[in-house]
Amino acid sequence: MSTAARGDQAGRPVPPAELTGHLAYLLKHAQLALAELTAAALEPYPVNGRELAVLTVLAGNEPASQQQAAQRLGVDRTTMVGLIDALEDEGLVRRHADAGDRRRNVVTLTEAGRDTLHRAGEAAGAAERRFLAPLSTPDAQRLKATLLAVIEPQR
Amino acid sequence: MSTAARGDQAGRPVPPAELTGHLAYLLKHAQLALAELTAAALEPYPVNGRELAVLTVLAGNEPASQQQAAQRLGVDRTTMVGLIDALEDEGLVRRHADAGDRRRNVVTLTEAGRDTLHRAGEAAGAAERRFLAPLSTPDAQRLKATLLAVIEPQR
DNA sequence: TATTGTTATACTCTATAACTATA
DNA sequence: TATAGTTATAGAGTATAACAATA
Repeated sequence: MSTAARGDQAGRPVPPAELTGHLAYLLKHAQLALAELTAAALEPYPVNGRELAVLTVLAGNEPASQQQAAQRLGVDRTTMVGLIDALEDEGLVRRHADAGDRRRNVVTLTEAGRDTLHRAGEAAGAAERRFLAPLSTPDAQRLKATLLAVIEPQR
Repeated sequence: MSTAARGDQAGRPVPPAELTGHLAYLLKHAQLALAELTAAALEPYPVNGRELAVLTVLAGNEPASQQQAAQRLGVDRTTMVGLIDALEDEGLVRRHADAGDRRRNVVTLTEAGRDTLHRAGEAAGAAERRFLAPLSTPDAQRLKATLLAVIEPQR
């Protein structure tokens, strides 16, 4: 492993001066850096970041159909099939045919699902706090508020 | 095309209340929304956002080898091959064997490359300004500074 | 006819391994 | 031995089309 050994991997690059003014670059690499921290933090748990988000949305909207969860998360319903499959295989959620509309699968969290949501959610939160550590608390809060403001009206 | 016709596509979802506090969600969807606007803005030009970023980095660091450009952008060198291929096919860049070290390809912009950089860069900038329109100018500047602050020290 | 979940398929982005030519 | 570029390949993530069951 010589001097330039890391050159083969992407890693997190030092932002090049030509791109530090480009929001697209900043957003992409902020997202990648946080995703990396989060992935490491979630390693002990049976979910990745996307699956944790599914658990979060399901817990906040029970009982919800697969399609409702998919819409909330902004993923395709065909993608949701695989996500629910994985969560069900881990015993974190269960599918039930909706009594009123038997085309629908209502998805509910199991006890293990709720437990994982809390513990993995805490781990992901800790990763986020580490990521935001260079900022003051008000700056960190402003960042979130600003991102939300820019996301909301775009549609 | 009925009421729920758009339900099949992801689109930009209304942020679910359970996730608006999660930075990972906010960053991801901000990035996706901006990427969508940028892609539409670049449609008339022979480059996408990634290729425009390559042109930008190359223009700021001529003469640069493929590997140097790859490191600056944070992409793998195997990925850079395809990016340069596409730019070369469009006549926007040229590869030259480095006189001093013939393993290296020095990549330079053509006239067309410089022209595309300026015009497509302006289009992408306009997309960014539209994306940031909900924010005051100081808020927009603060957003960029904050993202940079959080990206830089992570390595 | 339309909708939910599903499967099969394909496309993009990215990374790893192995090859070549040069050093 | 090591490095720059390349190729082949594989893995995520995502989307489209088509099908079965149900409405």
